[in-house]
Amino acid sequence: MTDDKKGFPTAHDVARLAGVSQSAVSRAFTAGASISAKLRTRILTAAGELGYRPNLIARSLTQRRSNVVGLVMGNVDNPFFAQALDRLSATLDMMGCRILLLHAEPNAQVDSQVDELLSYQVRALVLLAVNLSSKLSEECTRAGIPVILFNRTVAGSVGAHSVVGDNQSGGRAIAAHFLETGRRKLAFMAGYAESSTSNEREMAFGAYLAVAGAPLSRRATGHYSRMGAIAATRDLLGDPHDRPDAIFCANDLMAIAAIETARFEFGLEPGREVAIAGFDDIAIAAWPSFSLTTYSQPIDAMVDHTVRLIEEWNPDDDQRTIVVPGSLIVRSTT
Amino acid sequence: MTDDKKGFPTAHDVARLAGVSQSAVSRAFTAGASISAKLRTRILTAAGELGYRPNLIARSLTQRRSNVVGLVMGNVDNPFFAQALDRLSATLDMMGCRILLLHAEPNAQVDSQVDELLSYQVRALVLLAVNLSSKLSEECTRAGIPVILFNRTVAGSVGAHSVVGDNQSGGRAIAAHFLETGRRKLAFMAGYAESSTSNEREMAFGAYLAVAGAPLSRRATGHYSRMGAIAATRDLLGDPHDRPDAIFCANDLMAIAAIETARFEFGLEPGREVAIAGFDDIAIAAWPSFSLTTYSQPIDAMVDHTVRLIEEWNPDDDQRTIVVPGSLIVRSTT
DNA sequence: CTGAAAGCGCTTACAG
DNA sequence: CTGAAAGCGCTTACAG
Repeated sequence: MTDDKKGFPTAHDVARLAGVSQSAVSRAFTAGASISAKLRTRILTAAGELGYRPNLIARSLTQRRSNVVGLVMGNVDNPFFAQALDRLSATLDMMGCRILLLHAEPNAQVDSQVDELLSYQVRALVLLAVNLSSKLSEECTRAGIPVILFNRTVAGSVGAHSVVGDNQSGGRAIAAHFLETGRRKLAFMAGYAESSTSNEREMAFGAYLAVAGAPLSRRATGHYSRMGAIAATRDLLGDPHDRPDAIFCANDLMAIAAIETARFEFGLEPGREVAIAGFDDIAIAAWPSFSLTTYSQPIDAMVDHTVRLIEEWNPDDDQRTIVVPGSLIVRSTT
Repeated sequence: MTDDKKGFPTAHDVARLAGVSQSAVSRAFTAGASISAKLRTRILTAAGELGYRPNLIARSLTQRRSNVVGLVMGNVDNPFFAQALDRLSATLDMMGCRILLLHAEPNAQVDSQVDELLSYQVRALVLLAVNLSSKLSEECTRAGIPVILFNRTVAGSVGAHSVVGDNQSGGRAIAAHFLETGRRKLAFMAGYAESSTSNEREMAFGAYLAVAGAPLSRRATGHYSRMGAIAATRDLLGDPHDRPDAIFCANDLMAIAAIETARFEFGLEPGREVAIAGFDDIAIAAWPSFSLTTYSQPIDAMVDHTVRLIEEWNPDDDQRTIVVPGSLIVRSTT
């Protein structure tokens, strides 16, 4: 009879069929609720007959909390973030959380997306490669909602935690490696000007080189995109009389574009005629066509920290930045 | 005063501050609701002061519909699906919908995930590269919730629509192209045995070859993964005396693994000593390192159809399978 | 252990 | 145009 009504049956329908109160139905579907085994079975049977399913929207309204985590991601095109999303959704899944995914432009400031996510009463916010105003970030903290910036830090952002790779050590390690392998004219290919990750990598790289007496000689900006990286590589390699002998790219995707541009446009073999290094250690970096030297950002560890930060979040905690150590992975391009 | 209470202010708080009824507050936040401009401004001001934001959970409970689309995806590792997700979220965003993302194993049957999504009262379901029992699929239809299988069809699934690439034409086009370029010993690398896409591509490929008098001579299964494809390529190319001169791989990711295996393990140059073709036309296929011949699946068009299917969904519609035409893209590997 | 009742924060007829 | 009231489908004290 409820069958031909639009939508799903409610706890009331089940209660009527099982001859119990609606509260009992609710308890039957609540782990650890005080209800006799006999009643529960009877209710579950009735529920099965009707195809009843508790309405989670109603539940989170009454409980005033949800197990939905809001996630804003700039682009899934970079396999690093695609894999981060994959691991994040799998890990959150295991702790009973779901992801409400909002779209943003790469590197955008996502106040409006976060605003909407807050309207959905999400339990926490994870931001991948995008920015948030500190006004909104503070508002989240005040409202008791943890905000985690993944792979980004924001100076002066109040309350938002960050989980990042070790940009400092990475930048230094690449610099030291270039120097040890005899490179002297060194270049850096940046992501965005406003990207904390790109900036930190460049600072550490440049500082190490300066101290070693072989200061950074060139730089170009690849905008963290393949097209941008190709253009930047042309810029860097264009003049045969003034070429860097090593390029550190702010991420692997750009480094791979640089490898191909050097190889196919300039006839320069990476590793011999020009050294190229990246950052992230995405799966593609290990493919034999590229065999890219890089500094790793261990996604699983970063995801674990992100999830733990959500689980153990405390409104009075100070803003924290968790730096997940990576390691230099030397392959054939250096 | 409401400031130090945990959580966000409610419409009641705003009403009190603005000296109006709670209904008025609701109207002030509803497009096209009958409310005077003056009142609306007053309410919006009060709301701004308190940092009020309508609770979308409550709204969708009363309206009994939400603008959330449930999405289940097997793995984001394949750039084809990563990009589909990216386009899907951008496009749904423009029609005011958000994505609730659930994780699944690749090619899994996702009844439990769909079950949960239904509990969230999602407006529609999109399934990427996973399967659903027809029991649940029927249940969705009965409840008025559209189900769209992206890049997959299910025989006998009642009510679920499908949006797929043109596996038939693709399989035939690759076969014709192999034959035209003089290849005679042809092999197929399958995805999964249960994958409708892999099966359809193989059937069309094999049928064309059979008619042309050069029947399929070998096959291997790469499980739609890189590792699987490498193993399958070894299997196919292992015996120097009995090698296929062309391999059609059920997707680009496997084809790229095949290229690298042929090139770096067997010293066989794709395009000359062995022809390799893929399916999808992911961005990587066009990279100069691979320059892969493939049959395209136009993601944007597939996404548009998916979204339109949701928008124009009618409970009485028959199950539809929308085949989005692609085209043969000849590059250097054939 | 069980039920009646209040309440979560909204929307939406219904009066005025 | 505005407000009082019912209701969306649950959970959770409160009695018994």
